[in-house]
Amino acid sequence: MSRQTTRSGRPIMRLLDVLGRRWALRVLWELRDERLTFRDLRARCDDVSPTSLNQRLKELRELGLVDHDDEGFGYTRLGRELGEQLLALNDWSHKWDRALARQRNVD
Amino acid sequence: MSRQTTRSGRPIMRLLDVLGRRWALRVLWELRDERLTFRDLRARCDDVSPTSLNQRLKELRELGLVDHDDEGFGYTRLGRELGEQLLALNDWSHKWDRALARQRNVD
DNA sequence: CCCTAATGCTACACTTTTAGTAGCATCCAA
DNA sequence: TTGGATGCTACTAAAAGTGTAGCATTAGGG
Repeated sequence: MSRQTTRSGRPIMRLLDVLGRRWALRVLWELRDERLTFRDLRARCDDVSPTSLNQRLKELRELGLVDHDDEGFGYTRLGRELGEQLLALNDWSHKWDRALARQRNVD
Repeated sequence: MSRQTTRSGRPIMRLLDVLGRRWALRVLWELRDERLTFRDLRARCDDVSPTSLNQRLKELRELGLVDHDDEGFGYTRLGRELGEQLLALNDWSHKWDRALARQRNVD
């Protein structure tokens, strides 16, 4: 059990814990449009090591966010809702990026 | 430079990269209500090691999400916007938790 | 001044996690 | 029955994170 693994039952903690592992957010992000095979998903994630990818997928499946069928890996119904929050994050990230650039110009 | 560090300039990638590091999301979460000293923040994060906390804070400051003044660490204006997305995530996490529990009862 | 307490943070030895590469086992169509 | 694609494991090395101690600075009282 990892150091960070929360003892608290609070859902947000469980969520932050798992999403805070390497490649977890990225994996969810890459699944936003379509289901992907293990190998395709790996390619989209800058060729993350299969060890890590497999580990993350296992965790995300245990959390009921991702599942696997003959089309490959993809969102569950719940996972899709989370994916939509990531889309919102994407929108915001552009604003953030511009603000950051502006800020650097001032310095 | 970490393995995951994205070469792409896409803001969402930079964001997912940093937020996907250990304790990053949790730190942002714990700052949602008030500014906290290094030590208080550490205590709220299950006594994360100061090494890690300092590293995360450094990264979050470089991204313009967190800053530090005589009241301690807290959100920047941009950071607050991100914090609000985490609040939305918190709301969702309860629904997710219930759905997961229901699902386990069926199994 | 000196003492105390709180602050942010570093040092360092240790453990856990992740990376990188190779390749296995299974399935399915040709 | 073989060729290609699949999910995934094994293994070693590297990187990140942990845990504990404690340093340097600052602010306030006595």
